[in-house]
Amino acid sequence: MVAITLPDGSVRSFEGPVSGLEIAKNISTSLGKAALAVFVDGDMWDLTRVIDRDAKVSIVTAKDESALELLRHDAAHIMAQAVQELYPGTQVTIGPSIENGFYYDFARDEPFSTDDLEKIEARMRDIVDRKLEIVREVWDRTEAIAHFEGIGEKYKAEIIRDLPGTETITVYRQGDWKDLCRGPHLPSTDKLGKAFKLTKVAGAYWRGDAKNAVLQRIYGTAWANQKQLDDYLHMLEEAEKRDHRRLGKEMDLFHFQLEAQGAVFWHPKGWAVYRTLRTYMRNRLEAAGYLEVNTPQLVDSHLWELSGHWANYRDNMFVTGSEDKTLAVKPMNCPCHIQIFKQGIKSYRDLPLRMAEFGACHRNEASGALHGLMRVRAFTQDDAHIFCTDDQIESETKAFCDLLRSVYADFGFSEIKVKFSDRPENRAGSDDVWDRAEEALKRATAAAGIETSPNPGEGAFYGPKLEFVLRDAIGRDWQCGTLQVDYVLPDRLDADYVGEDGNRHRPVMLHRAILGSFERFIGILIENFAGKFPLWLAPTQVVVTTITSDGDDYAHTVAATLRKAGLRVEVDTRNEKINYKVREHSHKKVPVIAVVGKREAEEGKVALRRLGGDAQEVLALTDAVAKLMEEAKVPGL
RNA sequence: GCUGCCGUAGCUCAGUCGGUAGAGCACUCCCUUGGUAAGGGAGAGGUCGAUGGUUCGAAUCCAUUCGGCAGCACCA
Repeated sequence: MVAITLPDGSVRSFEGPVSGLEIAKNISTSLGKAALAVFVDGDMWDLTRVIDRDAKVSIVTAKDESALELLRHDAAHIMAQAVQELYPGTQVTIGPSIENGFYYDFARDEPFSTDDLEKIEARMRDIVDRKLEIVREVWDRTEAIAHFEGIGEKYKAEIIRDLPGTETITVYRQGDWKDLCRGPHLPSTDKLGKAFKLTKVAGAYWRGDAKNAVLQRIYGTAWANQKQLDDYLHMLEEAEKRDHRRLGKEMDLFHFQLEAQGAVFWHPKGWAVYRTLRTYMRNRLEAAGYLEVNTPQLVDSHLWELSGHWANYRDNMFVTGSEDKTLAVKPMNCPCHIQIFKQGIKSYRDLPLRMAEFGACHRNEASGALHGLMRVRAFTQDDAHIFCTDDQIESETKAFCDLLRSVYADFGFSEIKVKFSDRPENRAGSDDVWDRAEEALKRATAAAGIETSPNPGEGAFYGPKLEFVLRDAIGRDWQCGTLQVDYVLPDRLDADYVGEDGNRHRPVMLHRAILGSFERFIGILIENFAGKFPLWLAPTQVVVTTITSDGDDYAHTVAATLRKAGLRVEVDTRNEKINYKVREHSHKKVPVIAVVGKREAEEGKVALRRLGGDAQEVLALTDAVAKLMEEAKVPGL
């Protein structure tokens, strides 16, 4: 007897071992048809796999979120079969489901072309139409190795060899095509449907290690139905339209050129956004009790040796020299901040000491890593280091998290996730110190009421960190803020303060940033707003434009008045029709167009037109100034 | 850095089989003074990423190199 407990709590008994499919059919004929897989005590199983013990069971259908994962994994297998049918001699390696889709890595000397993708996709549809049954088989380990070696699948054989001896070796067969796989899978290839598309081909290292052979990875996306696929492809188009590199060019914000790879040439408009953001941050930090400092760009390698950067990151630092000294352009601000902390004698009364710097840093990123404003070699962090006692970690963490949330809210970011990154393989400091730091950070997050997800091994070399991830307007996640607990650098660089007891103590150092870097954050803002910045951030806030040249003088008066009120204003008195000028400034994403014609000039008014709308609001100039000034106020001022 | 793809006017792109380069937008000038998303005309603008090779002749074919893009690796 096997007792099966269903999600609603009801129990069904079966004479003997029973498959998920049989259970589904037993519940209803329609469920039997819709069933794709089955959860057995929390693990997803193939529908036909026999359950020979009492278990909690739920049937997976296309409606379930987990069905997508299954579907995508099947898509990967079907793609692999298609590839091997079309290109004999190609070896398969691994092919998992991923967010929004799947990929499979192949070993083949000749690269796949975009034309190949179309052929492969067509063959996949063919395999779907064949309605091949997908069968799970348990194989003997040595036989499996012999089989895959026999057919020239070296990578598969290697995977089996590296599996722990206790692991059950399962092979999935669809038609006469077989693949080593943990499963589970759909019952047959037609269950995949046709809502999939191969998207790109790229190189990828075997087992993700740059020392290994480069395989060819084919990416695809797969969904439960055509509508979902169309929506997803539409989202990709939307993201492309918002690409900050494209908008940066269109809006004349910045450019890059080869003489300064990975460094931004900020144009007047882009720099206006940058300066506004910096003013905003400066105000928020000052209000939160931070003291702003500024430290050198070029620092003797001696200091980097002491700090541990030389040992851990020398390859990514720009190094130069003068006379007999080796100097490095700073990749971080922390060692310099410790030097300021060490000037004079600090008392426990000085703590917590919150030292902020909009620190310009350089890191020699690999050329392939550079990506517009998002990944650059020269950038400026909204960096600060909080020197404090162990006891103060909790309250400082809480205060920081509150500040961070409030800052993000000012840009409209409300959905924030936090990752907890613990000790990495390459690190400074003893395990005892790391235990202490991780414990302290855990306690502080708990005290601040923050939920975190683990991010093992991703901490900084000197301490564990929280990573704050925000979600943008089209659902993409960006990691921006960070908070790191560091017992290592104060020790290595010999920082201390005099405690209540009159003895010297080491302070703890909290490294923290909210925006991360101004460059990257502006890139995120551009994409989030699709270039349509809120008024306070917009590079040009108002364009005053005329209908005929009669209004030119008045237009300049209006502009001067608005400028006096602190607004960023342009005047357009070109000999063009108003339609033309409205269209052009709308394309440039200027939030407010102030139109002045004969009527406005005579009455001392302006007609305001907002980006995205076609309504006009005719106001007395003084009212318009007051209104726009209020709307353009930098938050937190 | 690795793999693949791509480099033609300021921008977006066309250019067949190898025969010496084209469009739209932007720009300049002229006409037009027009009330809320493109008024008309004319003109200027290019060592076809760079170097080398094949050829009577190269934007086009080959090699090298630089850069861009996508993914991988990296991201203190």
